[in-house]
Amino acid sequence: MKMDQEQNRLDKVVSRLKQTGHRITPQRLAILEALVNGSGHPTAEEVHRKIQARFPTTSLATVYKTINLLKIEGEILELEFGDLGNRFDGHKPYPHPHMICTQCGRIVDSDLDELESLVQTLAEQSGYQVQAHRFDVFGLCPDCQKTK
Amino acid sequence: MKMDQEQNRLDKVVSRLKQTGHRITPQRLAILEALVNGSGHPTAEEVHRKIQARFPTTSLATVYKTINLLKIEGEILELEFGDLGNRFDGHKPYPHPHMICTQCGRIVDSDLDELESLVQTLAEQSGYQVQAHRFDVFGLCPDCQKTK
DNA sequence: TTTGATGCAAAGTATTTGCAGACTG
DNA sequence: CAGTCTGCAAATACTTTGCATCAAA
Repeated sequence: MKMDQEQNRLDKVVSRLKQTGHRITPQRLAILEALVNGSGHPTAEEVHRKIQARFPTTSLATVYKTINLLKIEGEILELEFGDLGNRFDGHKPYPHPHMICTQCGRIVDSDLDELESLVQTLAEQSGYQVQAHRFDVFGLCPDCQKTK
Repeated sequence: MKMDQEQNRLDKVVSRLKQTGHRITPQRLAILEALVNGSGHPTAEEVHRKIQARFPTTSLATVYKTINLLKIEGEILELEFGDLGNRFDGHKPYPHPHMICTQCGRIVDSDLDELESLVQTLAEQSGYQVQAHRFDVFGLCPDCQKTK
């Protein structure tokens, strides 16, 4: 089930952090859970709010520091949006398309095999040696289409 | 030739602005040229620097205001990068892939017909009503591969 | 016990806003 | 001539940094 997968991923990240000489503090664990659990793509602010109940003294600076650590370790993706604020994807730390609702801000993860071959084509066309990519699609989610 | 195309595009944007009740000041024209001419994808800062020679008193605030106006009118694209700073594409104001060199910051515009059908697939898959999209590919440009 | 991590406050960055005066149409 | 635009400075929002203290391993 879903919970197992999440737990699995959590464990993986934790052991990766230990391996690379980082400490697992209760705050870090809470931040990590906030990023991995559920299907959300929270802002730094939202992560901070989520863990307030359990760790009321945790500062936003610590959240940012932990997020940066996870970015460097390649365990989360940063999604940079001008308006909706920067968000983080702790679910699948490899490039994949995001569907962003311009009305409610909801973000859905996608997968699409064709994307890689398309990137490959671009690489050949341009001569670039590709390291990463980002594909964001903006529009109205099904719910917001009804509301309109 | 290239210059004609640029002039063409410049004229088009100018008349569009006039039509929508905006005024063409010398500063705006200079900012517009800085965005349309050449193949660059400048930051707001760079645009400001470019026009300093001709209009030494132009403020960065005016550059930002003009850029925002052009964004609203749909005449330029904003490319949001965390590190390289936000950049603007005044060449093709419709979504297209960008190849970004992670070493020298160079950005190359691409075109790829397959992209639209891929977006279409995602739209069907997710139920989203697509309004726009963004596709950025990061890597080493041919020059920087040699240097390495 | 030994670092690395936390949390506060202060410092940066990038962008936006308010407003008086200047200029386009 | 009216209303928009400019440019200055101040405000804002977001993120990073310095440092003394704390705690994981």
